[in-house]
Amino acid sequence: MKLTSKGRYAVMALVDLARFDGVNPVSLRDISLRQGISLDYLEQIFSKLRKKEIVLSVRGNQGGYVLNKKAKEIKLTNIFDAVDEKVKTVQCKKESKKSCNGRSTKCLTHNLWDELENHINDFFEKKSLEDLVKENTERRI
Amino acid sequence: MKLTSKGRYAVMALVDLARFDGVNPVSLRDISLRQGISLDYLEQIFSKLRKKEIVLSVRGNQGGYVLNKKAKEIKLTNIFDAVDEKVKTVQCKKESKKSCNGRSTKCLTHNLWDELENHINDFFEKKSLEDLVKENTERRI
DNA sequence: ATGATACTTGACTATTTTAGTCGGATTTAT
DNA sequence: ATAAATCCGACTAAAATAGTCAAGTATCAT
Repeated sequence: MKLTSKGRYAVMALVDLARFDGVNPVSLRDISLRQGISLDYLEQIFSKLRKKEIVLSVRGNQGGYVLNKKAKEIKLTNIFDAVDEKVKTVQCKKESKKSCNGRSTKCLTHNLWDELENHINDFFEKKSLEDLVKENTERRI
Repeated sequence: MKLTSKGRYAVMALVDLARFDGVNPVSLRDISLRQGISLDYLEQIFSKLRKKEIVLSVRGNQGGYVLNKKAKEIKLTNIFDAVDEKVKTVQCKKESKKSCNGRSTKCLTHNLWDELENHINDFFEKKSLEDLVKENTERRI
């Protein structure tokens, strides 16, 4: 049960972006240097974040990215969803309910996995980018 | 963020075993048939469960496996630990605390990942095999 | 005894996922 | 013009996953 780098990087990069978000857009090059994430990889990630309208891009020289919503309104859930970092405990989501409804012998544990997914998703839905930035700046005092 | 089959199978197999645990040991062949898990793969999994003293083996004809503790005392945590299904949100656990203590720029999000790990592990520590068996038999009424 | 059943062990392998890299195109401030 | 950026798609090496396979050992039922 592990978090992939893509999901982790997406959050790291957005926290970084949120902290430097201001008059000028923030370039991926800067984020790359500060966070130690490959620039090429960041481009892939931000392409997805842009498509899900989490960030806005500014092209050309002196360009970069800007948050497209208030940090308070961007939840971990939205970020992970944007980069396809999903919580998967089981494959049989799409199967017919007959064959896997928690009653058949095969799915003795189906409810458990659902519970687990909900448990994790709760966490992701509660945390916003703002929370993360605040936690961090507070600790810095 | 996904659960691997190994972890899921381990839990499924143990719930199955717990339900049929009685006078006679339960063979992997039976579990394999009931749960639709490859016998060869189950053997690998039970080898680990045995080493962690979660199950006892009975060799030979009419042999099989038996729980080595009360179902109440076997937590999800123990099971996942036995089959190396760990909750990993980040790699830098072993790094020097200087370079990654939640203060450096790189690890703005370190605390978040720790929180997430704890959140998930809490879930695993609370659930016992007994809980799972009970939930299931109750639903069957 | 002996055959069938079942655990034990270790090596092997195909597939999938991950974590990038690479090349080139487009846009824009200076 | 040119340098700094985003954009886009294809490619790939390495790791993890989810098994399979082969050869053994132990034990029970008969």
